[in-house]
Amino acid sequence: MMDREWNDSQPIYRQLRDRVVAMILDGVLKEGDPLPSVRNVAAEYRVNHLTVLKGYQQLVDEQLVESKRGLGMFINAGARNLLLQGERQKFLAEEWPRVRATIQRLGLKPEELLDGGATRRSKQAAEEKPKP
Amino acid sequence: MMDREWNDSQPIYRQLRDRVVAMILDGVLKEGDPLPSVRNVAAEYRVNHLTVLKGYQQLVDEQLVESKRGLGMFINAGARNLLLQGERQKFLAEEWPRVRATIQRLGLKPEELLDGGATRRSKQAAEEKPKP
DNA sequence: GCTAGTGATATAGTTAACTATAACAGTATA
DNA sequence: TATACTGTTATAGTTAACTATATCACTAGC
Repeated sequence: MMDREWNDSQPIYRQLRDRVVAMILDGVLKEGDPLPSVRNVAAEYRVNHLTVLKGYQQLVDEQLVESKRGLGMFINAGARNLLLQGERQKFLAEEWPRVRATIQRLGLKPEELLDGGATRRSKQAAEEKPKP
Repeated sequence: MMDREWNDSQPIYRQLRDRVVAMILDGVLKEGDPLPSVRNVAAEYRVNHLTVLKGYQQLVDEQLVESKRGLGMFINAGARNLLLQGERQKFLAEEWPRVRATIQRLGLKPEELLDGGATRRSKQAAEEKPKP
């Protein structure tokens, strides 16, 4: 229904892939479950079905999902554990270092961000002393 | 020298913009300083100079940088404070919620993320219980 | 067999990102 | 003036992402 679904910082098909990954990790989609049909998703988010298919094919390539023509696409056995390993490694190696650097650069306190609510207002002044 | 400089998750010109922003925040580039010339950067990273220019133009549009034809591009007064405000807001509103959700989803512990190097090996078992 | 639901493939067009190459325009300095 | 730096504009081509439309292929249920 909403169309502010998409982030301009990443292609839609990858965001679709990430959305399904999140659902698997959150236990919303369990092993053996069918994932929302290509055509349904395409209609719901008003996106071309080829774009959805492309996102889903990524999951097939990652062995997370199996496609059964005429039936649908289904979560593979072991998908969640596979993800917990792979995504952790990817996150720690590729994303977190960058994010962590940004946090330090902005003078934000990691502890504040990690504990409690993410919405807490940072009342820090915007005046900081440069590094050297 | 290295050509593994670029992340496929974001266009080069935006990564170039972010790189300069980081240098300003880190105090490597101070107000009044010239930033590395379009052509130099293009040559060093083996990228088209138009791509570099596009990244730099973003900074001009953000009032962070001023262009002087024949001389170079220079960091504006107040650039750093402007950034500390704007980038904090952007980060907290757009990036952090997504990252935070990922962290929880992967069952990563704040201590793991904060201590020492981000490269520490996560020895957690890949077995977790789903949400519901 | 028919219908309605699945995924898959084919064709073609638009746009944004990036590229190569060339030329233009301003400034500093020898 | 000549040279060597700056940024800027113009032209044109490639690729990836996304789109629209249509068609094929398979499965389940009536």
